[in-house]
Amino acid sequence: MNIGQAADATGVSAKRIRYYEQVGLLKPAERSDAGYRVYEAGDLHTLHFIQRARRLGFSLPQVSELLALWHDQGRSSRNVKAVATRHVEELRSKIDELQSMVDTLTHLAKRCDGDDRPDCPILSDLQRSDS
Amino acid sequence: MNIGQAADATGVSAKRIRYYEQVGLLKPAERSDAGYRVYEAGDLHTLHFIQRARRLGFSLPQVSELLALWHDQGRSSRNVKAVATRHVEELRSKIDELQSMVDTLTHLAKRCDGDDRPDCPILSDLQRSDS
DNA sequence: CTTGACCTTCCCATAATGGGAAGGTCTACG
DNA sequence: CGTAGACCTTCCCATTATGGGAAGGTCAAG
Repeated sequence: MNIGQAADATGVSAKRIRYYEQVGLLKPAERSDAGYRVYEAGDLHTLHFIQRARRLGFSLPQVSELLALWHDQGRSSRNVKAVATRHVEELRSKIDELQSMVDTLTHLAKRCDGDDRPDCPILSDLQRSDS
Repeated sequence: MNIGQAADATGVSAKRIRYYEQVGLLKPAERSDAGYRVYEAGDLHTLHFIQRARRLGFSLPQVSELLALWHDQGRSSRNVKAVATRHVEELRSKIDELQSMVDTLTHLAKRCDGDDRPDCPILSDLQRSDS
């Protein structure tokens, strides 16, 4: 199976597959005589795993950790949970940050008439000299 | 006032000030005989504006729009509000995305014992063949 | 005049892709 | 057999907004 077929089968673009190999997330693929990368069922399994982890927002280094744990039969679920928990905390903190932006902006937008006149509390707030 | 003082006064690093000038967010600063950038009170005002807009999550192109509106005495608050509203929608959509990651992960983590045994629903989910 | 704290420009790195060029390969069809 | 078109390869560039750091000029104080 060539890279294009692996891409179609997993939803991971050929570009990404090559990149993952380059940064060490995937072991170098076998090559055909012509130098084409060749993939097996096991490789697709790994690509699916990476794809799902990425969809859950894990960074590539985190995905790398998860892959290592996945392959380690002697792992402790404690370690897996730790990676996930740390990530959830990062996500929550990012959400809080974005939410506070939303709160501020909706507050300001509510006070903005949004008509032809130039007066607007959004701009007034942005030009505030304090803070 | 030199760039370092402007940076101290506004909380915008000298690096960032130069970058903002480079990408056209700030008009090129006046220069001293020695080629040093020289800033006035009005420039600090603009830097403060940019700083606050960035803290609210606006991208540099969006900040650029806001600056243009700010400088435009004949603006309609409608246009300002539109920029803010569009941004809020982007933020909300990002929040939803992150929140659904959090939901999935907390659901999985709750079921993970987090002890010395290797079994873990987090990994089981990631290796799922479907989806 | 020297030292240290400034300033300048220029280049590199970040994260995780996508785009695209130049060139080799494979397959199917006439 | 030859060729077109769909693959594949590697390599380089671009994205976003910022920081780090080098090499070299400037300024103020002692």
